[in-house]
Amino acid sequence: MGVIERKEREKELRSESIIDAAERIFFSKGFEHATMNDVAEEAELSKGALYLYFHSKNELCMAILQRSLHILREIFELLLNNKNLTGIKKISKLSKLFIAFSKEHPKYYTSLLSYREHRENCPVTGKIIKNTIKENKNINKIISDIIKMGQADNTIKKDIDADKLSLALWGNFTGIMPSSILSEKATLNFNPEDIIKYHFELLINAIKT
Amino acid sequence: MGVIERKEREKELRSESIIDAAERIFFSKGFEHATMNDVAEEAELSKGALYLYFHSKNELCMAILQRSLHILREIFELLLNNKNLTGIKKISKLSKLFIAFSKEHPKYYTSLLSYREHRENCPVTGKIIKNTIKENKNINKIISDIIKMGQADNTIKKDIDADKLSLALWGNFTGIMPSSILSEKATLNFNPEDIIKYHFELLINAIKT
DNA sequence: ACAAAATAATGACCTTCGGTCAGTTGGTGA
DNA sequence: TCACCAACTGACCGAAGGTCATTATTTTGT
Repeated sequence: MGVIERKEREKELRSESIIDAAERIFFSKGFEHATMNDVAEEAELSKGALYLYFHSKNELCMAILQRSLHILREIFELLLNNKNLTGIKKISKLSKLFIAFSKEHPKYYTSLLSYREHRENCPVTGKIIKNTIKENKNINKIISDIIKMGQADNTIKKDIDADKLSLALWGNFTGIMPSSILSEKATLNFNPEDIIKYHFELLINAIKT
Repeated sequence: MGVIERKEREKELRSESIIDAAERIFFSKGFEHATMNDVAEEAELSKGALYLYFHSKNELCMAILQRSLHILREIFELLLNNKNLTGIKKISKLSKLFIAFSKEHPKYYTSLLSYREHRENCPVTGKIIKNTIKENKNINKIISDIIKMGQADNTIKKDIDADKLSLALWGNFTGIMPSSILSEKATLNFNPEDIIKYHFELLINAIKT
């Protein structure tokens, strides 16, 4: 009598396929201009059905955002577990991974930037929010662990505060890049990559032994 | 026959008073939940009249955002013109000013964070957008100038790229802070201030002579 | 095998809100 | 006094997020 289990699996699949559809719609039309009807049509469901799986348009967005964080976490985990690099080299590599992610998954990356916008309009309870927060935690933990590894292998100064630095690096990713993109055409002829690379270089000089 | 001039002044005043009203409404209800009718009522005008002064709700938001940037620019200008501090001390002071601003004008600060959100839904032409971009430029210019002054007075390394560093610092302001606020309750017991201070300390170590 | 119960899904409908525009008001200048 | 014009009004429109009574489908008990 695996009926319940099967139904649960199917429900999960439905849910994922709705997120798939939402991604296609949101990423092509933009969140503002995409409608729930669009998503419903793309998911081959009625609009009402969407609301059996997600409480609101914003929550659906958070589900996509969660995927972004998940992808990033996996990338960073690989880096963390890489045995061939010293701690400081890993931090250096981190900036390249940031940039690579934003290039390979520009839409996922952009979704990260609207965290606040959607988060504010979601109920605090709920699996999606909790998972998103968890992924966020995980990422900070990984970066922090990398720094600590650097301190263990003596490539990063012992007096560096790993947790604070990890938050700072993560903050840069969602701050420098977009802020550079913003002024990109308007002000200077630097691209965001240069800025983030440069910033990492400076920080690396400050923390290396 | 100063009628035309007077009318122009009055129009300008009206426009400002609409922004005043919008601030009160948006800041108290939040942008999403505030309606143009709310703003119209607060401004003691009809909804239609608002659209004689601003093309859209988003543009009205950009007008508020412009005020935020203006305030910040004035703060930074004071710092730039301070004759009693060396360049490197000014950079150090900059982080304190960032934090002070976000504390004294939390709503203005928050408005900065939704730049992208509103910008994307505004026509590229128009005085407001142009002014906003200009303020943005100005701020980056000021920070960059401060760094150059530090290089002139030999408190900052000559090989530092002032323009890149300026963008990095500015990006941190709109990246680290909110990202820290985000995870504030969820993950760690650091407050955003600590993170931004710490980050500045590291950078200052990397750039000072 | 069949009906009752439970679950999934539908789509017409509701409400709200950004934005419009034909019409009104009131100051201006001749 | 009156024609004119800019400022302003507010009823109205269309779009879109969200709801819910109804229908369809699957499961369960006998």
